Amino acid sequence: MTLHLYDTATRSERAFTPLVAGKVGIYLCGATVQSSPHVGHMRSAVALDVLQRWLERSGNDVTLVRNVTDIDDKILAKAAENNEEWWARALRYEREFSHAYTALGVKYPAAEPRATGHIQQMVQLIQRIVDNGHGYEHEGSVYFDVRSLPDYGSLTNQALDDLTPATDSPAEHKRDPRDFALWKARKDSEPETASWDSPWGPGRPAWHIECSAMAKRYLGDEFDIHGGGLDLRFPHHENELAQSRAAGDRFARLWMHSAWVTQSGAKMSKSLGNGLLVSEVLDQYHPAALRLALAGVHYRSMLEYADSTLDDATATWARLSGFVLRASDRVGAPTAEQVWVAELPEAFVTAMDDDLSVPRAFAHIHETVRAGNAALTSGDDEAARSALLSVRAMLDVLGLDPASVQWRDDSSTTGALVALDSLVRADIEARSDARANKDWAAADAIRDRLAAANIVIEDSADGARWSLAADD
RNA sequence: GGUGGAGUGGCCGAGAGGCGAGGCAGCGGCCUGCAAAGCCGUAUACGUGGGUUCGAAUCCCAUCUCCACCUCCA
Repeated sequence: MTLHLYDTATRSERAFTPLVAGKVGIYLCGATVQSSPHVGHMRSAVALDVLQRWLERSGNDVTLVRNVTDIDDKILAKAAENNEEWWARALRYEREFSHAYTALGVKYPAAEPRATGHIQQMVQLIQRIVDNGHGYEHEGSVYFDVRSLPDYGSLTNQALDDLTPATDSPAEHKRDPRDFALWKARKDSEPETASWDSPWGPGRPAWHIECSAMAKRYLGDEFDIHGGGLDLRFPHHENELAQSRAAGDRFARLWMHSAWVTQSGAKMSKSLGNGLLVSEVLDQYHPAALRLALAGVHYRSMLEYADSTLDDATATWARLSGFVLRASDRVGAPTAEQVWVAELPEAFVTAMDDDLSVPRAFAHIHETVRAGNAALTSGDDEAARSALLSVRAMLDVLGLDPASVQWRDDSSTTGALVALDSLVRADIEARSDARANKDWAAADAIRDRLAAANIVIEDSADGARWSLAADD
């Protein structure tokens, strides 16, 4: 079976074939950098990151472009509210998003274009739309003429007349109330730094146009996949598609949308103010646990975020990384190269090829971990080695290989940990002697004392090992 | 009103006509001096009412509830 992906435009799963064999161009709508990233924001990034890793693992060269929208109504409004420069605010939150992506092991995109760096491309695109008869100017602003494009609404199956007309903006100068802005004439209330020259006078780009312009610049007139959160389907993606088609571009061949993170069934949202900040979550939990929680649910299913969600993910992470650690100690750690070329179990491949069915893929990972643990117990090193390689290869596809550079615990090589290790080892030896003498009281006293210092002792046939207790 | 989704065991979550995915929690056991970790076993689950079928969580009809988008949102 080859990779099949669900396409929002056709509302069905389709076999995925890149425009150019072996090369995949992906555009992902990134952040509008107006405030701090919350858990929900990370979901589409992690979902597309898994897609990228799976495509690469399947032999493709992936070019993923994830934009930063650093100029829009909200950024200007919030900056004004807080008496700060809009561009300073935008950069501050752009950095927070970058940190969050990095913390979760999301690969760097090939390009991360900012809207403000592409005003020229947007102006050119708007000009083409106007020239083609799909846009019109009114007092320095330019609007998109939705009636002029027969298949407007095709992405989300909307009939123009059924849409509730927007009530938030004056419609008298629009040909149709659903017409949307391409270019906004400068307002005196807005800072001069948020204004650029254009054929229609000074102003700034409206929302939607930046993605059309930047996708074209980096990925061409036609590209493979466009992704984003579910809420972007309409109007954002519908309008992007309309703009690009109106300008004569073919645009995206397949549309992927990731679902919400919800709390008590309701969408996590900036405007609702119920967003769990990434920084808050990472204060309490290992970033791999957060990634695991986000990636572990199918990307098109709602992910209900409850108190137990991260606790569960933490336990799962401990189980996975614990196995990798124990197995590596016993049979040696495969190299990154060996992990990369290892053959993946068929059940795993089938699941991933079926619209990235990560939950099914995970079921197979757990089964392999169980087999690996059993092999460690029974002393079957060959089976343990095979399970270790397989588990790491599968987890690597999900960006969750515990022994990868991203997640490997290198702290044991720091001075403090080396010092601690020698102290704990002395205790472990003392306890071992006590146990040999059946002096259980002394042995337990040592273990209890270490436990009080958050150090966990685990006995095994190979001797005792210690670790710091997991954060929770 | 239009459009797109969802209702699965204590919880999280797959599946989509016939061997009860997987995880967490629980219970029983193995291992252990005791633990921890690990392993084995363990559940009259599929919103409701009808229907089709030898057989339905999966198909059909009806119905209830919830969510999202149509205003900014990943």
